[in-house]
Amino acid sequence: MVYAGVRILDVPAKADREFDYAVPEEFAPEIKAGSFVKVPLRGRRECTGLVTRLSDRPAEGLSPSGIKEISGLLPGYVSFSEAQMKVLGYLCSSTLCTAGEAVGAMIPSAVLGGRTGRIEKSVSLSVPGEEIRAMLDGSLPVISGGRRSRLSSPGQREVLIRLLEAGRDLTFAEICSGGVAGREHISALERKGLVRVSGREIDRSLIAADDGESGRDEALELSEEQAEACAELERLAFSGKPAAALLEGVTGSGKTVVMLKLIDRVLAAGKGVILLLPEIALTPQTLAVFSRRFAGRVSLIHSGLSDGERRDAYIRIREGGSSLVIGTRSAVFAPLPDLGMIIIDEEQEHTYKSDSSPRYHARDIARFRCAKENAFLLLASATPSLESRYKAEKGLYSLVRLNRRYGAAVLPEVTVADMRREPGAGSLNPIGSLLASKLADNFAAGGQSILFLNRRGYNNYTSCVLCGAAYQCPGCSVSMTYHVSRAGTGMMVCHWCGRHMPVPEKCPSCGGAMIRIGYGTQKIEEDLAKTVPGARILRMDADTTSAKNSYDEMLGRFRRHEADILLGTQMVTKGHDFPDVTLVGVLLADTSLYYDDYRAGERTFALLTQVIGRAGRRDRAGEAVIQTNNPDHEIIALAKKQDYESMYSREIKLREALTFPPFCDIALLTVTSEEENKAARGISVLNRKLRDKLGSDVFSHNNPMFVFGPFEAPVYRMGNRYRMRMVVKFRITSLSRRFFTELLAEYRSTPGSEGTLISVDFNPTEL
DNA sequence: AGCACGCCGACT
DNA sequence: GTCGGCGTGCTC
Repeated sequence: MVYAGVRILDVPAKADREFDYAVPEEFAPEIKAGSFVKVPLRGRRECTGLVTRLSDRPAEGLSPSGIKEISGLLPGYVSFSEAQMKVLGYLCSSTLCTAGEAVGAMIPSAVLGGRTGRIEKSVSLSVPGEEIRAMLDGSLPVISGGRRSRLSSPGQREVLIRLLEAGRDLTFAEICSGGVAGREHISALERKGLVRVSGREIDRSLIAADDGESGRDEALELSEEQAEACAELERLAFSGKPAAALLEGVTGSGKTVVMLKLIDRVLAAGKGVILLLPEIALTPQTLAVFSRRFAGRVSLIHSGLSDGERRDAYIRIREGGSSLVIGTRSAVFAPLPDLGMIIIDEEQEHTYKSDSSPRYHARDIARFRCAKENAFLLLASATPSLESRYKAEKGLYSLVRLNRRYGAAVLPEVTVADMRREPGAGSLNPIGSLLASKLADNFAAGGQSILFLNRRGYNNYTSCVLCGAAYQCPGCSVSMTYHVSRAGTGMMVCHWCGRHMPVPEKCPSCGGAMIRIGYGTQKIEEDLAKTVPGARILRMDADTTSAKNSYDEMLGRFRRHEADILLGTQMVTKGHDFPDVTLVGVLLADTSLYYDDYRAGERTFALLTQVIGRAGRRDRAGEAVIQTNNPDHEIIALAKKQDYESMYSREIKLREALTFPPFCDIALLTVTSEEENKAARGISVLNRKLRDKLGSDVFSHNNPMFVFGPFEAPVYRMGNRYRMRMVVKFRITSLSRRFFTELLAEYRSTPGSEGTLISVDFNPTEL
């Protein structure tokens, strides 16, 4: 008899361990380590499990009568390869997630769900949202078959309203449930050209060969510097052993050309390539570059795919049907049978870190995969993360630089505008006089402008009217955040060590008045209309771009110069080449400078670099205006000069002095409960356990840990749960991982933890 | 997480 | 005498 060790996928952490099952003769030929199986568990009839090992006898101490049989295989005999099993193990141990959570991240649910190839039909708007709204209120006629009409059918109106409200594609079922709309109304709208129905016949995950140009192998022209970089990277990629490199190239130096060339070479060698991009960079314009060159071999993986499309892409990739995978974070798990290279573009982007369990970083998974699968890891950025740049300095990555801007491209002229000198200082006026006059001039001259507002502009921080400095935690040198306690009094709180301070009335360094700062896009748009009368303003933020297509559509309109000013959050800074943009403005650089994070300086630098790079990419010199209350802040000055190296050495010294990554690792422990008193009891149980364990564990003798907290999470109540936290600074090693694994297990089985959930996030990107 | 087992109060 | 409340604890 053969026995199988099985991890059950749909159980909580407490039951996440290996269970032994007998393998019936009939399944024996199909079952190996990596097979997905159906098993009975306790009273439950069928659970999905993953076979982790086979043996000829059951685990010791188990009575043979207590062993149940595997009851079936999943349709299609889905299984994980050896390489995938290694990734699974790594994912579980490095993020302390369950096998079920790890599998959930690695494979589309529809693959295990065993659905047959049918894809649900989904409906999307094929006309901009504003036009639909106008048609609904009767101010715009509907033109179909040459005849003008109004939207009178209640069923059709409901279809459109639901699509507008959802702001995304909807399935037939979602549109038709509980209303008057039926599928006949959808078909009628499709005939009128107002909606598009996509179904099984359309497979968007494979980039279609677009027009006659596709697959054409245009010769890539490389500058001398690019050719040298490429040769060096090729040498590493084909060295026959795992390698990793950091490609650091200033904006406009032509990183993309180098990457294309490298992809060419690896594909030509018969190996697969994964290219990771941040979600906001995954635009038609970016993708066109790749689809033209590699059409027919590319799979695209992004958040907009339906379950069926995800499943199709996974299976095609696994069967060798596409050799280049382009996608966001989760694409790092793409099951290419013969992986040759993983490229992570804009590697400093924090979207590569998952913020729900499993809380993995795509960079770590990529490094692991490349090491195990003998592939080449390439991290690329104009402004690498300090962590990666530090690893390069220590020789863990080869550092390859592109220093020269390509062609005739020139850096824009950057001006720092001191907002403290504005009338009504305290920055209640989002657009200062210098920027206002430049905007008006640029509009008059027929040029386009981009205004960038940090998403964190909505956040409050406390800053001095006179010197612009924000109030910082004395221990962490991180901005403290204003917080109203339950007693109703305002406090300043540090989100990293939990320290509370009274709200300062005067600036500690210069005695000026302290005020809270922050404003939204609404106010800015109003101001802008007054400042530049007649200019067509396009606002792009979470409110106006919820509909999936409208993001691309807005960018397209701006590119065609159908608007003069683009106002938006971070999404305006990525990967778009607008030839007519000659002025770029950053509304309040300080919001990111004084964000409550030790990476604030680094992030501000990266952000400003990107924004500045938007102006004058071609032969024309552009202009950039950075508005700030801190014109003398070193980070702002360095961003103005585009001096990454100085920023790096400044920040890395700070990190070392204050013990922050890469000089330590951070574990964020969170205990949550629906009941406030249970969360409070839970965190005190955790606190005691943690400190006891530190006192007794052999581990702590040669690897010090610093414990902060407990304290309330910045958003204390979220999703109906109360959240308490502790922060630990330590060093990640296999021993310290085990320390946390044990800590969690002990916590969960300690009285007082009932009704709570605990989670760990190693090196979190946000709080 | 489920689901069974188990140990106490209101009913036929 | 038993139906069912949900408090514990285990799952190969």
